[in-house]
Amino acid sequence: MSRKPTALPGASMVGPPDRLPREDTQARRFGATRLARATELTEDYVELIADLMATGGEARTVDIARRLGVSHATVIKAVARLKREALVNSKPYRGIFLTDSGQALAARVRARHRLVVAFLLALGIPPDDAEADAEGIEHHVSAATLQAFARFIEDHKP
Amino acid sequence: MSRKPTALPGASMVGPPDRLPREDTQARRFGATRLARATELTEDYVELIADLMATGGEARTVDIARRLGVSHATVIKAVARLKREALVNSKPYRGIFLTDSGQALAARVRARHRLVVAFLLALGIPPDDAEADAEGIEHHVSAATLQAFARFIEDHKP
DNA sequence: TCAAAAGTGCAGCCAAGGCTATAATTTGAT
DNA sequence: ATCAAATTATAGCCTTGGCTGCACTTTTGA
Ligand SMILES: [Mn+2]
Ligand SMILES: [Mn+2]
Ligand SMILES: [Mn+2]
Ligand SMILES: [Mn+2]
Repeated sequence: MSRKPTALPGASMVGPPDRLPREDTQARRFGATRLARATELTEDYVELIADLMATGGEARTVDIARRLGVSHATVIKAVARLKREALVNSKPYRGIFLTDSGQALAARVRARHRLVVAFLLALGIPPDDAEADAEGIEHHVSAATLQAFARFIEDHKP
Repeated sequence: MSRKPTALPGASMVGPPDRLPREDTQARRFGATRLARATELTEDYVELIADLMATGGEARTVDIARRLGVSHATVIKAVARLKREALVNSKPYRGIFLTDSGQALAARVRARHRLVVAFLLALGIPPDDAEADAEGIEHHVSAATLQAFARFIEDHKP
């Protein structure tokens, strides 16, 4: 008598879905993702500015540009937006500084970034992939997911 | 004699970094994330179109709009871009259809989406959070990370 | 010291992804 | 068969996030 064979890895991942989520549920999810996407840049900027200030004492336009891999003009425009949003200060030809709320945001974003990286590393992902993926994933993790990541790390301490 | 107390959860996640990645390394990572961000919409559209066709027989503009939570005009413009990229066909006032390469992309994206959701569920994340987060995370997982996700799922089969 | 190099700022361009408003076509119910 | 509702299309507007080119400061080193 033959046992039913164990499903192959990924067997449930192929073929059409038999049922879609409710329209409004799906719209809510996509909307949340759009919102997160809209704040990614802001988060990356304040995090990077905080890191540059912490390690080098100051955050200069060219440094930000080189680390992000964009032109300096792009950085200047982005910084203007951050200024409008009261996350940074800057005077012409001087460095860029975080406001109090900018520092607060940077602290939250930095902690989240590290948690995501630590989680991916704990999962056994090679460090460079972990760092690269975390740079995108970090902007799309809910509180519940962050908590699960933290728990996993705790449970897999050496 | 007092033992060194175990680090509190998240203890390594606070405070400034003592060292930053090399400039070019960080630029490469941010660049990869930018690239992924640029293709998110494309991926979500073809996945959704495939799902609509699979369950309802056709993908109409209004259905896509309602499920994404955007205006129908936004969908029409996005579909024009997908057409330019040869991922879909459509004739005026008729439905939207995937080309062969559109179907191939949809299949890959769908499988990846399900794998990410399955992973988050296996981690113990509540289903609605898992689905919502996956909608963003799915676009930022490298092959190495996907593999690690699949392995985790395998190791945590019921 | 003072010119070259580096850094910063600004203008203008583009594509993407949103929106609203209006027009055109198709569909469906009497 | 008709006409109202639904759907699809188009036009025009906005913001963001890229870019290049050019001008202006600041820094640096010979
Ligand atoms: Mn990031
Ligand atoms: Mn980050
Ligand atoms: Mn998605
Ligand atoms: Mn998806």
